[in-house]
Amino acid sequence: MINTIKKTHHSSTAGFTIIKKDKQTRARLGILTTPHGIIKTPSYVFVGTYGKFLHLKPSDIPKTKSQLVIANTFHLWDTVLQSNKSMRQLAEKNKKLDTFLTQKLGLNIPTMTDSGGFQVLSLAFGDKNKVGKFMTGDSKPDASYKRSKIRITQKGVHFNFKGEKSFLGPKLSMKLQSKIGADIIFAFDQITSPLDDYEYNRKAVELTDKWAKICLKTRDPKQMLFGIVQGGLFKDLRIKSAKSIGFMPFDGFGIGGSYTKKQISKMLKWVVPYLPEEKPRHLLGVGKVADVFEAIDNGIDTFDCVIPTREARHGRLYTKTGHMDIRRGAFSNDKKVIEKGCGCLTCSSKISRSKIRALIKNEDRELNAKGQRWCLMHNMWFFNNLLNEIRASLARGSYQSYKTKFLKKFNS
RNA sequence: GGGGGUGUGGUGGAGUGGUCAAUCACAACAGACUGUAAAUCUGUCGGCCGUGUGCCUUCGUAGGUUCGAAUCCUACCGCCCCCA
Repeated sequence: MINTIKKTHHSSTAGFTIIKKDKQTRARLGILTTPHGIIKTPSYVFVGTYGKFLHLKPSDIPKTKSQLVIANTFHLWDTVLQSNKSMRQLAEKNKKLDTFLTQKLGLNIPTMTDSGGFQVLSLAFGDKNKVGKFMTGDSKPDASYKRSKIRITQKGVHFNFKGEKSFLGPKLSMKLQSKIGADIIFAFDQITSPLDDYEYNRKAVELTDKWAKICLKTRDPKQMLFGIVQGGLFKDLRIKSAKSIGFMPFDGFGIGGSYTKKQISKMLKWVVPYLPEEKPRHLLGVGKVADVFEAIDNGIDTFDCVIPTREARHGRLYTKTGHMDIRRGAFSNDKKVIEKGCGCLTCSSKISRSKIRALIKNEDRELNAKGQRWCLMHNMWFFNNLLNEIRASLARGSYQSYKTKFLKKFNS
C-alpha cells in the first residue's frame, strides 16, 4: 500500500523567506521552500482536483511554468485508501515520485491539498439553491435556502454524496492528507455561504478554531500545515478568527470563506494585519485577473483558483487585452495565433485560433480534448506569466505602475 | 412513357386536420464560470412593436375542400428511386 512508498520529506527543507516588501502596498516577494522544490511567490496555484489536469500529460505541466498544484482530499479520498498495485509498481519504478499525489500527477513538483472542507459548502445545498462561493451584490437570500444535506457536529460534518452517507472531520482529513502526501496541507475548516448570518458564522469560527487545534495535534509533521481564517462577511468575526488562528503554530495561513463580489479586498484588509508577517499566506479559491492584484496588494503569497483551467476547457482564453471566447464563429477563419508574442506552447507552436476553435467545437472526444489541451496550455501559461511579470515588477520596485499599466490594457 | 416517393425556418430533421411561429439537434448569437458533483451551464434564435394569453407573414408554387390546413384534394414546378 501507500506505506511502501518511501518518504523523503524533511521538515528542515520547508520554509518561507521574504525577499522584498513593496513600499506602497502589502505585497511581498518571497520564496516558499518545500521538499519537492521552491515556489517563487506571489504564485498562482492551479487546481488539479483529482491529482491531475484533465487533458494534460504530466510533461505538459512544466511547459506551463506552473510551480504549485493543489488537489482535493475529498476527491482523492477513495483512491488513496484503496490498495493500489499499479501505484506501488509506479513507486518502485520511479522512486523520485515519492508521494501518492506526485505519482498521480506523474510529476515531482510542489503540491498542496485542500482539506475537503470546501465540499461542505458546495455539497451542502440542494441544486435549487445555487449558492456558491460568491454572491453578486444584488443577490438576496432565498427562502428555500437551507443546508438540508449536511449535519455539522463538534467532530465534523455528516453529509450525503451521490446518495451515500459520508462523514469528514479534522482528524480524518489529516489522516487522508498525510496519505496523499502533499507538501502543504490545509486544516479542516467550516466554510460558510454568503447567505449565512452572523450567528451561524460566529459558530463556524469557533468550530474552525476547535478543529484547527485538532489538526495541529493529529497532523503529519513532515507536511506544512496551513490554518484557515473564516468569519464570513463580518469584520469582527474575521478579526477574531485571524487573531486566533494566526496565534496557533501553523506553517502558514489560508484565508477562506465566501464573499460578495468586490469584497475580497476589504476582507483581506481586516484579516492580514493579524497574521504573522513572516509566514506564507494563501487565499483560497480566488483568482480572476483583478482578484490576483487585489490579493497581492494585500499581502497574499499564494492563491488557487479553477478559473484558468475551467475557463480554458470552456474556451475562454486570456490575453493581455482581455479574454476571448475561442468558440465564436468569428474565429472560424482566423489564422492568427491566440496572442502574438505569447510564449505558451500553443502560441509558440503557431496553433491558429481557427484550428483551436475547430478542435474544441468538435464532437469527437479526442479532437475536443486536443483543443482543450491547447487552451489549457495557453491559459495556465498566461497566468503564470502574469505572476512572473508581477514578481519582476516587485523585484524592480515598480509593482504599482506595472499593475496600473496592465489593468489599463486588460478589459475584463 | 409508366409506377412510387419527396419538397418544413441557416442546416439536418419532427410534425400528417385545430392547443403550430411549428418538437429536437446542429450552426449562429449573447451570457456565466472564483478552496472543480463543472470536457459545463443559461438565454436568444421568422418579422414587428406598445415585449403581450400582442400584431403580421410563413411549412415548393397556384388553386380548392373545411368553421379551421404544414397536415386533405387538384394542377404545376423541383428532386429521388424503380420499371420501360
